[in-house]
Amino acid sequence: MKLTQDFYQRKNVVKIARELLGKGLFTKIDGIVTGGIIVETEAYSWKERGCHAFQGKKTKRNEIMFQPGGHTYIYLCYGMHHLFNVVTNTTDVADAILVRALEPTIGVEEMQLRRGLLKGKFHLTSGPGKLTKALGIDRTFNGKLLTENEVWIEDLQNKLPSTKIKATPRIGIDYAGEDAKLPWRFVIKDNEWVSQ
DNA sequence: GCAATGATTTACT
DNA sequence: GTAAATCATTGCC
Repeated sequence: MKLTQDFYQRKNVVKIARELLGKGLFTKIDGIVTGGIIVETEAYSWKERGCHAFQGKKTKRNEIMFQPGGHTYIYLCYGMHHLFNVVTNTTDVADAILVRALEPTIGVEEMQLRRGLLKGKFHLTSGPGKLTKALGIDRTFNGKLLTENEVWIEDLQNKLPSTKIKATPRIGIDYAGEDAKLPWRFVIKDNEWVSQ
């Protein structure tokens, strides 16, 4: 069952980030479906320094975050990695969720092909740059709707007890000062596919 | 441990 | 208009 825009358009981005754990993220490219279970997310809000749209600053790059929830926000980082975000909240409220890691379930062989030769078993989608490459996501997916058939998120009816969810500070945003300490990163406890 | 790599933004002329 | 600095990382040394 695919999640509708109502799910993304609620106001509490941190709550949505937590609820995305255990849901399924999939892409369909050239008729091939690839994807898996979300095991790691991070929440970003325009109210704090970790976000590209801090204090509502709108640029050509982040303007998609000002769209209503349910859109994707993809951008290139470090010159070589695409990062996949889900836009949440309503128009002109720039909140988003970064999906950092998946547990592969569908199209594993195709994903291995896209990633090239791998040394370890758990390297396929255990990181934000890795999962976009495995799913074939690039900049052309920026601004797509998650209610359509190229990229979407499904409720897999997995029951995930709150004891399995762990909140930690976010990764790689030391420049955000005090805001870097916010416990807005969510992972599934004891899951092997969570990033380092 | 650290180089690779490029779109984007900011700070200048 | 042009140039330099920045970056929500990865993989190979």
